[in-house]
Amino acid sequence: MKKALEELYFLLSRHYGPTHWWPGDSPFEVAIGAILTQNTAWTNVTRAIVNLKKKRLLSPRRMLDTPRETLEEAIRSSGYYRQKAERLRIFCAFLLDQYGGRMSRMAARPLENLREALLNLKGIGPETADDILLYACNKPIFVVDAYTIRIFSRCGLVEESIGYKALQQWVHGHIAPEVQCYKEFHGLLVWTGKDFCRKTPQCPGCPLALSRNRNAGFPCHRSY
DNA sequence: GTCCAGGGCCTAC
DNA sequence: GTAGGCCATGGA
Repeated sequence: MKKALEELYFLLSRHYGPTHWWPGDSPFEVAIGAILTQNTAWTNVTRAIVNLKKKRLLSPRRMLDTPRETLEEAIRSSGYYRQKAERLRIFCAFLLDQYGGRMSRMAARPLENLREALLNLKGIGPETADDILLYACNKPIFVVDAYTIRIFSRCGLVEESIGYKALQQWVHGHIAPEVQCYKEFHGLLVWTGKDFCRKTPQCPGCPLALSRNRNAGFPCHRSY
């Protein structure tokens, strides 16, 4: 199974090259993007981040000081804007209160300890916490998302019903905890998911479909 | 017009 | 503990 996972990584990286995922000019921006992208297409998130920058709201202090309605309006394009505005402010309050608003100080905390703290914040669940840990704090933790489950299960690697924690532990058991590797692998899965593996099947050209000729032979479209 | 998107919370059972 | 409803915009 370890071999199959390595093969999948190889096929995707050969197809796409380096993804340099996650986009963002700073660890704080990455964390904000992680909250804004909850159940939302990335294109809508990009607009919200551009707006935040235009309005000079992309700092923990400014997000808390500005009127709630102003923040909501700035992130409107990302959907669920009332909920997300509240979630952003909860995260900013935590960052300011515990670490003086410094992501680097937050990142200095041990992985499991910090993960627990993030999960205790309202509006931050496992995926958002792990996005922040891996991409904003450079902690070696693999991010599971809808694409990961869809692709891995369609490749016959895991059951679709596998839970978040179980899939994460499964990957941790097969791939050494290396930050850059986890970042790239997740980025490749996101790109593959966007291009080929939405609920509506878009098989032609999928790099995993080509793998039928290789040893791993992923039947990645078996459930279509 | 309809469907869908990289989640997470809350409620009911 | 888990299934289902809800939150909302914008692109295909």
